[in-house]
Amino acid sequence: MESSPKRMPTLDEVAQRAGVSRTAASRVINNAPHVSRAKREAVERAVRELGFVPNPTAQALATRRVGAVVLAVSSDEPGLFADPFFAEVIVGVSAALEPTDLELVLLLANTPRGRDRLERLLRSRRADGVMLMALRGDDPLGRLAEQTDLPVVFGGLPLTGEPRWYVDADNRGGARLAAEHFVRTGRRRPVMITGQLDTQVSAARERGFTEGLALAGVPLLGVEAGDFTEDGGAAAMERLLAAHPAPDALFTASDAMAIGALRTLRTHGLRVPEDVAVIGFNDLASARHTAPPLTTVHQPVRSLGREMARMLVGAIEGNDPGPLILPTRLTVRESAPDLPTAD
Amino acid sequence: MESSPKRMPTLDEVAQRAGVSRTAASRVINNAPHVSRAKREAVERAVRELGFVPNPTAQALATRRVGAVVLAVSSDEPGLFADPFFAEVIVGVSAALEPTDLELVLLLANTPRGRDRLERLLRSRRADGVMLMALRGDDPLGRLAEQTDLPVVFGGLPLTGEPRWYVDADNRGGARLAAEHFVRTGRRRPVMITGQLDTQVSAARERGFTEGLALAGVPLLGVEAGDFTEDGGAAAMERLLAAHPAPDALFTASDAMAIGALRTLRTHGLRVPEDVAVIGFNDLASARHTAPPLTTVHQPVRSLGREMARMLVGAIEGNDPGPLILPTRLTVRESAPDLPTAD
DNA sequence: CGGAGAAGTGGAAGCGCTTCCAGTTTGGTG
DNA sequence: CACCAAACTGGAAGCGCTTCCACTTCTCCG
Repeated sequence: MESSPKRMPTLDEVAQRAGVSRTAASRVINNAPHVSRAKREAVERAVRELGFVPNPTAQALATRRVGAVVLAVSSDEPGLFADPFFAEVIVGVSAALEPTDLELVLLLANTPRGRDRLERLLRSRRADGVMLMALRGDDPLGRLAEQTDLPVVFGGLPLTGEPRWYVDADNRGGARLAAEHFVRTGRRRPVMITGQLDTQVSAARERGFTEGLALAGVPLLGVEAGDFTEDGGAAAMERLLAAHPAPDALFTASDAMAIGALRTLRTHGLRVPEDVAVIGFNDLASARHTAPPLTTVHQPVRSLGREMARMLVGAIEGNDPGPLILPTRLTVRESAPDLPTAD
Repeated sequence: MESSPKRMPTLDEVAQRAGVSRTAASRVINNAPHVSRAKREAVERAVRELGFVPNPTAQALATRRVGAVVLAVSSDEPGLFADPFFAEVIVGVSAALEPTDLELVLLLANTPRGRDRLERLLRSRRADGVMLMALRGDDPLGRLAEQTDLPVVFGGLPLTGEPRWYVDADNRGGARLAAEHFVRTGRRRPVMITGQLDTQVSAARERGFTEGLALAGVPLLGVEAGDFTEDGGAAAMERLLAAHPAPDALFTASDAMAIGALRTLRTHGLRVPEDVAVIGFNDLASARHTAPPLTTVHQPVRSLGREMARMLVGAIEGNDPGPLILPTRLTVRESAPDLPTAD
């Protein structure tokens, strides 16, 4: 048993009622030229009376424009999406799409089946364009995306290759800010927790941090890889402390890992920021509520979404907007205060 | 200038190549019966060789099934969506949709234009069903949703009327748990901060809390309305303290407001939980990191999404799944510990 | 071996809209 | 008043797929 889709009025019915050809009716609803004022009004009246709304599917078939773009989040971690990060991205994307008549379809491609769907989607013309986020290093999706002739905008760079269209936060620059902050506030024994190594984000943040330190002649005491999660951060911190008992600064590639690391530091009796200053990355809402509140590199997540969507719309319309790097900045809170604290 | 959509192979081409009728080819790709083994294989080969993928738009037009459902978030507050809450809902929805071949289109209807789109969407058969979240009390969308013949599942109850299909968390029961916890731990001077008054969620939480107290004969000292935000919570707490200087327990209709209230309590020199115990609602990620960590009513947000999607799929398939209320539970942390703290 | 029912087959008519094209009007101009 | 461009107008051919329907071909059994 099926729900019975009540038949909606069609354009033909509108045309008939208005006493014009279907062609004319079509012109009116698309407000195209070449329709006399009289007919236009007749059609408009008929539309109103019948409550006609054009069938988007039929329009799509005829125009070969679907009227939708997809935001695909490809990730192995089931939880990654739950990150408020994505909610922000979506808000940005959605805002940028608002003035257009493009629908947003969301695809969480974190299971094999999901990736499959993404693949089909890419080659089936079910959307006019695609935004792709959070690719892992070896993600075959990147290549797949290149094959399709659909415009594809990347959110964040893939590990290898530089796509034609992408927008990214200035991860490297942001990490550098963190390094500079440490140096400026007198820290000389910094360690770092990275994300998964096959991640461009992580790589860029590590690189920026290292660069920043190198510029000041401060050596990086140790690095451990986390996995962008709290627990991963806590574990990495354990390993770090085992190898380097007395760091005075910690930079993590994500706030979640910083939060985990704070936990570990506490259990080891190390005070933040007195003994070790901590800087995270992302500026999650949570970062404001940790104890102590987390100094962190802020990235304009909503803008990221907005710019991705804008870029995609541009690409769909046939322009070739170049790639875009969004600035990051340091949000200073108590975990790594501005002036050197007493040691 | 338009991006040139490279022509994909059509079913006709597949049929031709396989030397069968288009009808047969169609049967094969939908694996319908009435096709001989030989032809089936021939078609499958042709599909493979041509890299054929059926055009979903054409299928939709022919079958009158779009293959997509929409999740509409209707809200006045631009920021509301950014709440990790929705990310979780989406994860749930997405998971439930995975085994089906329904796409998820997301609609943030927080601007007039957005609502307009939602309305058009509802009456234009651009989707096979709709999930509607976070209706404000007087939201005309509810009525609109009733008018359409599309199946509509509500996430959370609208303020008035009971829709045919909805899933909601047990807000009333959860709030009652909070009341009982206060009573059990010896609190006798509770106050509450609600959300916007025209919100069903807020109403249910207030009602549950009041009931819970009433059952134990404990009077509710005062109530103030917040707006589900941190700042709103802080302000409401100020007003509360102005009227009732010495509450010993605070229940808020959301974690965000609890966080704001904690701030106000601190500036007033009140200790949590010694002077006043605090319970929030939602169990956001942030709740674990407040100082002190927040006791809060946990609701199964992901399940909520999952069940909404399931219900919608059921409805689309013509079943009539009844409404569903998901259980909530109390997550006890330090802001309102289990045993009475020394006073 | 005849006949009934199941399985296989493809032609053709849509699904609802856009748009090319050929023809008809209209409005200026000199 | 003749003449040309510009503005209308609507018939008809798609867009790519599903599905009804009228047949034809097997199978199986009595």
